[in-house]
Amino acid sequence: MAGIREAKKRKTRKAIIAAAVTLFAEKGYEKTSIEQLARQAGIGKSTVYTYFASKSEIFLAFCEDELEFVTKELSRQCNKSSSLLDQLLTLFMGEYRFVTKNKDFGRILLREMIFPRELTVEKSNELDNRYLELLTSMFKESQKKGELRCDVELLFAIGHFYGLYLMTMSAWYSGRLQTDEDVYESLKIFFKQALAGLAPTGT
Amino acid sequence: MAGIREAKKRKTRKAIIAAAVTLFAEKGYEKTSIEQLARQAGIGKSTVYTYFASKSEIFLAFCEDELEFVTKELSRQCNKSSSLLDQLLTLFMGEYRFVTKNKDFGRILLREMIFPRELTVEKSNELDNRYLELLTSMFKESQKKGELRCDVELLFAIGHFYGLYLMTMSAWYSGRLQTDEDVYESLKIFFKQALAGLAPTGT
DNA sequence: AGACAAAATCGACCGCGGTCGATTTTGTCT
DNA sequence: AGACAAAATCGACCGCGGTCGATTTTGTCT
Repeated sequence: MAGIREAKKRKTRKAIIAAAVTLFAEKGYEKTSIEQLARQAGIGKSTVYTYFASKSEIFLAFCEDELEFVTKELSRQCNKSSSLLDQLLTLFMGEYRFVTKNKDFGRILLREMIFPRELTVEKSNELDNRYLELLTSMFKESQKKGELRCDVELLFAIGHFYGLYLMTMSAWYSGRLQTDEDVYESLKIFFKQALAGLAPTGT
Repeated sequence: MAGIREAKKRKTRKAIIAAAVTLFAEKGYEKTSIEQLARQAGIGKSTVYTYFASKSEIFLAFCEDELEFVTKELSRQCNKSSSLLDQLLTLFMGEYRFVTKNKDFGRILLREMIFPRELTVEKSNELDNRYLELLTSMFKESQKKGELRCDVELLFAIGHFYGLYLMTMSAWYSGRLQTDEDVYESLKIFFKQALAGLAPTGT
């Protein structure tokens, strides 16, 4: 009869995440208590901790589903035939729109993903890696097309653009950028700089 | 007799920050309770909230002193005559060492500074601006020396490098970079890429 | 079927960040 | 000096994330 328990566990886990989807959307992450989450999932509060070590772990599990969907959607949107710059702009603008659809949600996600605690490092890296795959294939194509130097390590090229995206997100959260237009322009300037280089030409 | 109250307020405020300096260093931010902070400062717990709106505000006030010192120290270390690359490496390595001297401390600082909440946006921008001044003068010099394109907006040039620094910090917090050496090499690669550009030369 | 260990469940509880309202202190005005 | 409003202070309290230990459920082995 092995596997029965496993199945039930998976079901309860799903129930908690489903409760999270409902309640986080309804009242936000911070205002949803573990108690409410548990009640919605039909279990006791402390049972939740058999499945997740902390509230933020529930948050990341919740994000996993959402991110998976978004990533797929975005990779679909990125027209393989357009320029690297355009592809990157499409990708990161999509990411930005998703992340900031709800300001608080995005902040928590970014904080946990970019500066994870020991508790969440593992989960956060897992989510990162999905992203990396997508970008790696995009960048390899660009190298073939001659839009990107071939003598740069792919990881550092990807990291470069991702860093610029982070800077832009930070500027948005600090209020230095306000509209979607601002964000788009900022990304565009940064990405162009990255491609062209900041040193004077011929140096 | 005006000003008496003001003076006392300033004194109490100082006392709270002093308590923070002691206790945060002793047991870390998260493990220091407001109650302890208050007792150390010789006031009641709820009185703390006359001076600071939240625990993280105390944290940022605490950082202000520290950061001021570090920033000055760093600007002193950056030899004006060395190359932009070297200056940036010195500056950001110093920043990195300061921020990660205590891992938890650094994480909280970065989270609040890079993705601030409405509560802390103002303070966070204030601290940012100090930094910006320092970098602005450094970059202007570099433009004069012909190390940096003159047709880029200074803010975007600074943001560019800062973004790469952020990416590196994120990689450190994710465990992708481990030693000081790793961090140094990562920054160097990123900064060189930024200067040289990622597009093939002659495009 | 019954014994037994391992895992799951949950009520009671802890400590903390933060709030509220009653009380005290302070500066000003007559 | 005394009245008075504004600001400061603080004890009591709230709700939450998380823990602990006693109890129940589950799968396995004889």
